[in-house]
Amino acid sequence: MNDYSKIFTDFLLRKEMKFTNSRKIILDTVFSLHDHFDIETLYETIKTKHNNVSRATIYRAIPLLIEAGLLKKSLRSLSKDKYEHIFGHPSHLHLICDKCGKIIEEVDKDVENLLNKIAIKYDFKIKEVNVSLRGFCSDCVKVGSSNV
Amino acid sequence: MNDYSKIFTDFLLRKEMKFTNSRKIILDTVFSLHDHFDIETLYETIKTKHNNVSRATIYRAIPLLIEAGLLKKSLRSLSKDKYEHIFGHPSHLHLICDKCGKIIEEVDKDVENLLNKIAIKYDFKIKEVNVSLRGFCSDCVKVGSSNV
DNA sequence: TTTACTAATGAGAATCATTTGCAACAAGAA
DNA sequence: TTCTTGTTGCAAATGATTCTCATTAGTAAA
Ligand SMILES: [Mn+2]
Ligand SMILES: [Mn+2]
Ligand SMILES: [Zn+2]
Ligand SMILES: [Zn+2]
Repeated sequence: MNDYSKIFTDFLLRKEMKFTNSRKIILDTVFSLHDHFDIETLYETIKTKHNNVSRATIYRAIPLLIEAGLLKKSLRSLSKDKYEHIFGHPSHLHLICDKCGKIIEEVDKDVENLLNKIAIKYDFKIKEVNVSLRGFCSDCVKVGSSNV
Repeated sequence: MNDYSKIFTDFLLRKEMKFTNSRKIILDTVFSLHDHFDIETLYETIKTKHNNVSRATIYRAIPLLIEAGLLKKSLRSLSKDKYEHIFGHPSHLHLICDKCGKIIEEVDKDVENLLNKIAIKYDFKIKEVNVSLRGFCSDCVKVGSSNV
């Protein structure tokens, strides 16, 4: 059993929940996608592999994966929530192009440290950090930012 | 005419759009609210103080106010976008308590500078920056973070 | 002023992502 | 095996946002 499965089974055990086949499929598919994905993409990906998992079950599994620390709702683009698995990946911020939808990732420990300091200042217990810059990527700036 | 109205009328003039009564009411109400608000709150506030402005008109005015640099979609809570007017206010980040809903604001120029440097590194033209820390505020940590 | 043109509006229907209710199902416990 | 209870798929419900379209109102020309 791989690392993320171990983490999830342990999590489910603690919650007295079952590691069902549907949850197995959802977990594995989440870790097979190496981009920021939305629920519909996840659903379609599962579907093409001939496994029948309903949207409802996916929507029900997502909060579990998040609570287990395996998945993060990391940004919003084109009015859809985008997720990414976070186990094995350093925390990072996003530069989101509003024109072409490109997403650039950047790891920056300095920003992270500053944010942690702010949290300490307020006795705030951080569960999740979100940093995103929206605008135009270099390609789209060249073309002209007159339209959206 | 006050500053924000001047900015908005100039903006509308440039876009060859009209400074209608509905837009006037929406603008004034946006600047009368000194909290982060959602569209429904804005709608209800307008409803109790003025004659009818439809939801559709509000939804249509919001992007204009944002484009004019007067308003910002600054965070998402309970699957609703929360807005705040930004004219006359320094840019700031948010600490959002997932338990009691409290929102703490913090101005941090160092974080801002670091993010600007990242944007320059990628030739990225920033239109909007969003930084938010979710978790438990000091009050809610004390009580115990076992639930939610 | 009046007229004429067009953007803007209000009301509600449509849309789209997400959630929920429920009957059928399946994993363990006994 | 039988029982208990969590889980699932389906479809209907929900809720925020967008769209359609008939009507209204702002503006410029006459
Ligand atoms: Mn990412
Ligand atoms: Mn704020
Ligand atoms: Zn781009
Ligand atoms: Zn709190």
